[in-house]
Amino acid sequence: MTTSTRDKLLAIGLEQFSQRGFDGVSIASIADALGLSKQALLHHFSSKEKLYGEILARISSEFEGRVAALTPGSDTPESIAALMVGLFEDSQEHPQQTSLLMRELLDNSQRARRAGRWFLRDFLAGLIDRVHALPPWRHHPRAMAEAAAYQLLGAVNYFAISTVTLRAILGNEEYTAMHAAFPGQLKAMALATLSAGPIMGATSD
Amino acid sequence: MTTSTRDKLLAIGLEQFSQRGFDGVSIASIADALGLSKQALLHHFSSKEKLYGEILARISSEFEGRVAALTPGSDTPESIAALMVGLFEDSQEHPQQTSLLMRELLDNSQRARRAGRWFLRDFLAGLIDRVHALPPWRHHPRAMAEAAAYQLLGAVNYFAISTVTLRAILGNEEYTAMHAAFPGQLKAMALATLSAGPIMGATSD
DNA sequence: ACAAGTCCTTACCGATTGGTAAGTTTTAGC
DNA sequence: GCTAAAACTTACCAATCGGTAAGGACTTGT
Repeated sequence: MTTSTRDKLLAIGLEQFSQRGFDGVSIASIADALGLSKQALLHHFSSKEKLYGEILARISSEFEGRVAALTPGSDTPESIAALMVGLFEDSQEHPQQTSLLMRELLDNSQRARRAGRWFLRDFLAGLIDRVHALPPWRHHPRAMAEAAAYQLLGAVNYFAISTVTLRAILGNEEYTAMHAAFPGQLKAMALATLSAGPIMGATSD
Repeated sequence: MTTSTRDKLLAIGLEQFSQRGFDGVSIASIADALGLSKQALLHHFSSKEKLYGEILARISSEFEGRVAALTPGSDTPESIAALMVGLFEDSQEHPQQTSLLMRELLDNSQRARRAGRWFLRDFLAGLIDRVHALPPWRHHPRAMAEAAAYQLLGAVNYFAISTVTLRAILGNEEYTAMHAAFPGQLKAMALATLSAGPIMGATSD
């Protein structure tokens, strides 16, 4: 199979940006990884920002596609819990994309890297809508569904970026056991949270 | 109050590194923020890595201190749920430290920035021990307590780094409402998860 | 055959990077 | 009031950064 140079550059760019961040990677190092000169890269992408933006745009559309594939017709606590497990598996299959998105979350504070924002917006809004539509949640403020949805997202994504560090801390064997236990626990947590509905009462300690 | 130049450099360094990452910040920009020359900084810290390392070391010891203050004598699901809420409030009070640690988690894959790893190890091992010692968990494999503990940690920390992006996506008002609902939901989720104990059965879909 | 376009090269560019060298000002001990 | 260390400065440095300019090699349509 013949992959175009352009696609190879995007793939290498994703790999390097996800590992070292936008500022940690030079366009020369990306081109080098393909045995090309820096200017060969600039022939395909007129600037570093353009390359990065296109990588982000690709992640965005791929992610949307995968989420759409995970979305069932009707919604129950079970189906949304299954969606979370699906997102987890997804994040394991595409760790570089997950890392890059996490970096965007961190960097968005400073830069306006609008690219990733709107697809995150749609994804998040959709997820919140679906949680808020569940019987235990629909008669309570939307903010509660938002909090719960985001906590579940955090449980999924935080793990996805911790692979290397966790493996170093726990050791390979223990990490593997934990990894195996993860989806089951995640499903249980999501199910318990979504079925129970929002907690009114005091919001702080 | 007189803060030493050295301490000011550490504070500004934390601010800038947390926002733009190690590679996104130049030592000149840190020195500049204090109206000093780049070489004034190099007088106090012999290299950029040294400065960064010391910032990380300070975060580490501060974090350990705060966690110790949150730790009660006995453990129940309630006390660990309260610890999670405490960690959340902590992350809100020290957003820069939280961001920087998250960047370390992402960067540890590539670099060996040993400084942060061992205190993370101690903290995580301690947390897992405490979950594993709870009655519903103690007779099951440790990996299950690890998975649950890490999911709760993810729920806390993922939110902590999303402030700016979430506020942009949800709007200020809705974000504030969500933020207010967060600790209550977090406590409920932790409580439900920790009280229920591990899920055996199939681990994947 | 030739013109045009694609894909890549070498040769540059000014700006910025982390860091060294050497000297000046300020502070502190005695 | 002298000395010495601490806290800074200006002046440099080679290396690397993202990006421009110009041209060569190759393909393709006419």
